[in-house]
Amino acid sequence: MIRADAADLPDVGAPRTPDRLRRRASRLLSQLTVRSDRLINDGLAQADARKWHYAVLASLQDFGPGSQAALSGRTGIYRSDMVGVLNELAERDLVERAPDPEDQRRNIITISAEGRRQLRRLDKVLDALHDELLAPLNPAERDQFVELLNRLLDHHAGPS
Amino acid sequence: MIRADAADLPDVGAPRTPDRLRRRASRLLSQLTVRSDRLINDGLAQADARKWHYAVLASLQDFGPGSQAALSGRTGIYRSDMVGVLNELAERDLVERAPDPEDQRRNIITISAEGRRQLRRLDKVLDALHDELLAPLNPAERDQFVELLNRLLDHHAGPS
DNA sequence: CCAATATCAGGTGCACTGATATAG
DNA sequence: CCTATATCAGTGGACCTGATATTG
Repeated sequence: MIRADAADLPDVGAPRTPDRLRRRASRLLSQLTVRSDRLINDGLAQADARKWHYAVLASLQDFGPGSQAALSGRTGIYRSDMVGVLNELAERDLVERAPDPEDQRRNIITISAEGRRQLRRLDKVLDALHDELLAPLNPAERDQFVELLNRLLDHHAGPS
Repeated sequence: MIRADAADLPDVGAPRTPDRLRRRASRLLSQLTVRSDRLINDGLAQADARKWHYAVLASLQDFGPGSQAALSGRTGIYRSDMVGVLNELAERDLVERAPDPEDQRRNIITISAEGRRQLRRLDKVLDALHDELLAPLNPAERDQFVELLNRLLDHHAGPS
């Protein structure tokens, strides 16, 4: 036990509680997102879906058909990964992939009737999952949490 | 067909704005965490550190020495990954790894003087980075954001 | 015999990069 | 010629699952 000097005392400029790890928003975000992603992925798996499926279907329903590059921009899914997602969605007949007559490079992706049905199902599943995710917060707090997240995201969104 | 083909009309129970992707806390969390992690990782890399380094050093400073399993529990780093992190920290002489005389299975990890210096450096770096991360929020909002995250995390913490 | 520890080897999903062929 | 698009191949780090040897 040779370590009995001032070394064990708290730092001079230390935070009020000694618990650094509970005060760093970045760490809290990472840890919560791990739990959140697991919850959502497990829940969606029960409905034979992934969160990318929902993102694409929701984007098509809310903003209409679009090229794969457009969907990429809307959803945040990389162009390289979009191919696989659309393959999975097309396999299940949830979307249709047709060449754009005006630009032969593009595919126009359209949501199908079955896709709309699936989206409604997934919305219900996600409502329940988010109720679990946000269980400790009352409605006003949930709204504010979402609002804070949106403001932060807007600030950090962009070309990079 | 109970549900006639009002297929193109908005869903009955749809959210007020058509923008589903901006209303799902799980998606906002995922996306924000990607940006946050990148910001933090890049920033810490400038100081020859990773976020795991900070987690371990902070845990040692705030809660004292401990076995690798104990550190695992405190920081959320997996036991299997802890080995590599401690190797990196020991290489830099930021921690010391000594066998526990009372239990030969355990290593007791202790933060070194150099480790404490590095922790102070990293705390400054992280202060600046979080100022950037939380830029759109005023001090009260930042506190509340952290508080909401902590409550959510507490609710979802646990054995698995 | 069973449990905990440190360690190692590997799997999986995801963000991301780079290259290619094709079309504008 | 240069750009955009869809596609493919592959990297890197993070989370997670085992298996093993050692010790309690």
